[in-house]
Amino acid sequence: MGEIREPLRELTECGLPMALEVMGERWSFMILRASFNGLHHFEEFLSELGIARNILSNRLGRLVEHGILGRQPMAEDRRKIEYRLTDKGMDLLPAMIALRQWGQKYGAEVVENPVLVDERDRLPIGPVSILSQEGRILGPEDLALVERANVGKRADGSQAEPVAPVSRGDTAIADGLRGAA
Amino acid sequence: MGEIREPLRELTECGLPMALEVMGERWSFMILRASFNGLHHFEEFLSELGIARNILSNRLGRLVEHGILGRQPMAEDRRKIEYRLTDKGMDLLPAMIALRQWGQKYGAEVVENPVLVDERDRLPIGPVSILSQEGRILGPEDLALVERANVGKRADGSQAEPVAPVSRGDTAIADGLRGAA
DNA sequence: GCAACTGGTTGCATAATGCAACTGGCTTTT
DNA sequence: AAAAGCCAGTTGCATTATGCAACCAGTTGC
Repeated sequence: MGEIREPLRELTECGLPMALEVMGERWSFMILRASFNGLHHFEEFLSELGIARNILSNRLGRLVEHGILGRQPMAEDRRKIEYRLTDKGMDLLPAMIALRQWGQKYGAEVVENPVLVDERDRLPIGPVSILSQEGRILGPEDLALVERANVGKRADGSQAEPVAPVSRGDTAIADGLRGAA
Repeated sequence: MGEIREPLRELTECGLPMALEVMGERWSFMILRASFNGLHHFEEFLSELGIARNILSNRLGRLVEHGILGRQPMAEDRRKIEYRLTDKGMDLLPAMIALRQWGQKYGAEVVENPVLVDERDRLPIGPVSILSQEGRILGPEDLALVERANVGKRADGSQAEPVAPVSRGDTAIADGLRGAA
């Protein structure tokens, strides 16, 4: 089982290649989803996903290796092994859900059941979004690529300073009414 | 070039399998990133990514086929063909950036250059986030999976009604001070 | 016309994936 | 304590994807 494959141009100065090293493989995201959906055992993944036995074994091994899944034999039945998402694995949720939503948007008649909802009001979640540091929702036109040295330098020459970025748990939205009409 | 491969369990009632059908292949995301970064031509992708010629040809073909890239010969030099992200392709940005950020977070010494910034203040963007319909930033604990029929039914029995969801361009953040101390 | 450029394709080697059958540790049944 | 069954994983073999190098066709510049 050689590791000879070229490591996807790691030099390319961004985290994508590293992320794809693990998650770019067929089934990785499906296993992640299944895991998030509450599956924890080999045979569960096997029958739920319809993946080949040896591949599942291999993928689970790699996911564990990369710290995305934790693996431990269960106390009451030591034949059974429990795979569980680590924090590192949980951090893949935005990527997974973004992909999912994209597939849903363009994927003809996908009905989504069960539905992923906000625990608080049990309504479907909104779209996974790119945010500015202050939490504005950004679209493709709002993005730019600048040299590391020029970060914060505005067109008018003034220098923007970083603010305390938003983070999870923040009430994110709305200093004004939104969209709608 | 058979299409015999099992279509990744499409039945699984969510958009992921469909999304992975195209983007789950090696190089797809790297090509997307390159395309977003301003590359538009075969030879550019070739030398920038270090991908094999035939594979690049194949991947570009598939991405075009799936409407993620547009393809057209250029007017002034009809040897040259221009590949350009479609809106459908642009909609993959959150997924791509989320993956990238994840890779960055866990990928040792990745320095990211050039840096992806908010056009407005030219500061680095924040993390790609899962939002509720009203724009609250949600973490894994805030998520639940419920049967389609039970959407909106809260634990106390009351029924939540959908609100106008947030959308791009919205000022998203903050009705209270954030994190920090 | 001829060389060079651009975007392919083809042939062949290697790696990844899939299927089916088998192993090895553990648990339950008898 | 055998026997049978379950769970996770491995092995052998076929198919598919990927990579490398060489070749091809339409354009362009000279």
